[in-house]
Amino acid sequence: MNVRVYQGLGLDEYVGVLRKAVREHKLVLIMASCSVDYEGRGASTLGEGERVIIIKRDWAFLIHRPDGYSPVNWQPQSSIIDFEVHGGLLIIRAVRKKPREIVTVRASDISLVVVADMSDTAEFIEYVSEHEIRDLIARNPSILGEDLKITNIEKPVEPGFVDLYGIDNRNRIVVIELKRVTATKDAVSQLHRYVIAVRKSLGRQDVRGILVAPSITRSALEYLERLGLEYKQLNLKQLRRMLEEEKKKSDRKPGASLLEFLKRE
Amino acid sequence: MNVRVYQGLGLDEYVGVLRKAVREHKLVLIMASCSVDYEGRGASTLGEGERVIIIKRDWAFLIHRPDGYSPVNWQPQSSIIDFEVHGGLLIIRAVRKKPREIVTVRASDISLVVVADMSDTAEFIEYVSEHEIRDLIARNPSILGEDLKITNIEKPVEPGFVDLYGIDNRNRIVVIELKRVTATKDAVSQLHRYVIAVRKSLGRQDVRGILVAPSITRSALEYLERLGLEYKQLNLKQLRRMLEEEKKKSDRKPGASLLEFLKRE
DNA sequence: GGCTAAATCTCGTGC
DNA sequence: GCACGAGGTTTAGCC
Repeated sequence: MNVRVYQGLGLDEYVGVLRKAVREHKLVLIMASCSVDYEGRGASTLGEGERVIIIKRDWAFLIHRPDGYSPVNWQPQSSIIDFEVHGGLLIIRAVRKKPREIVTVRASDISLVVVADMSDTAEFIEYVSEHEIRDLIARNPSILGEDLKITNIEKPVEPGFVDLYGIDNRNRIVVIELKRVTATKDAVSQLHRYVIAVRKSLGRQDVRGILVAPSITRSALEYLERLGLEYKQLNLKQLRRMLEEEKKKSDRKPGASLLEFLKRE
Repeated sequence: MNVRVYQGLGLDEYVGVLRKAVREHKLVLIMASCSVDYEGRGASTLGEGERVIIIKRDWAFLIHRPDGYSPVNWQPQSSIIDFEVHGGLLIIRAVRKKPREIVTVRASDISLVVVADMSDTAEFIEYVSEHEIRDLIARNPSILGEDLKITNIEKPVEPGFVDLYGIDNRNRIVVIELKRVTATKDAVSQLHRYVIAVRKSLGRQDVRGILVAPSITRSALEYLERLGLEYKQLNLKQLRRMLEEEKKKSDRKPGASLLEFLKRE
């Protein structure tokens, strides 16, 4: 990694360094005392204070206060970034086209500028996503504690997509909405929409709606029962164990899924 | 701002610097080549690559790749952070108690460490939030183009909260759900829940549900009409003008709102 | 601590 | 380009 650190430069020198760095899509860090205005979908102002400003290679733009997870102001990638000196201040403007939004930084005191050439090509692999859980249940519907046959994954309806769709042992259609976190009334509404849509499109009333989640809020459960829908609890720990089991098995016979195997390499 | 820059130190020296900085709640920046594992609500792994790591005063923990708005891994404030050297690598662990989550960084090449004393006490002021729009409509219900009387803001029902609640000129109860962005089917469901709840609790059917938003998706509009609910378009530009007008007025007679006046000073 | 809903949400995916 | 839904969403507000 090629890293250059600048301190104690004049404003005009800083502007030169920053313009060049951004033009060349380097990663830029600025520590400065500044004030910030934002106007776009919303609007905000922030008085003078010391912050970290990050400009990424793709011109994503982040302003972080010394505390907290989230940036206080920002602009997502491919905004346009420019610098100028005005009234003894360094003005940084980050402009987004659509929606039209502008973040304006007025920096009075620049303590540090870092310009870095960074290389990061690694793949980011996530496990235990709703995706993975959904497919696991599709392969092993008995997880839900009854005799179901899953016929569709992400079946389109209305518009919208039913996570899992199948038939129970009494030939009733089953619509399943899956959540990997506590289910709220929003999730119940979502399931309800799908059930209504399926009933309407099939012209039959014996369509069950099942909300599958590790937990559910009290009022969501009441709401769900009032709508004649069902809730089934998910055991996440058990699911994880099953996922690991499956992974081990496919490791033993990698021919079964070459792509999976390659990914793991 | 007191800023210290470290480069070219040995691993043990870096650990010493980092431990001290974190213990003293300084802001810490690290540029390094590293791999990252996460395990908690979800799980992920990320191979070797060059990244920026930020540890904030409150021990919020961020790992940023060279591109994109969002951190690839993170830990919110008040996680526990510790450093150690193991097998020629700098290991950073950020642990969150509830939910139990761990981020583990294995850094092989440290290009830069910055430790800074930052001070930022400025107030962050947001405009044009749903909050503000809601209160403006409550004061001027004629914005909605009919003769309404708003009686409640954030009226609790069911549980849940109705943004605006009032009576129309034919004595019908009006339930208003407000969105400052394009309304989706989720918003329609939300409004529907409230209308059902109010009808039930009052034991009367003449309860109108109005979704107020700058725009609405096609399918959300269909869904809304099928449910017998109404949509009213918001003119955000007009609202902003009105908000500015009101602000000017209150500037002219600051006695009216001393607190507001003080805030503006 | 649980629940509810907003957010300049962002981001991916599908049409 | 819009719409829809997930997210380790986070954050704020209220009970």
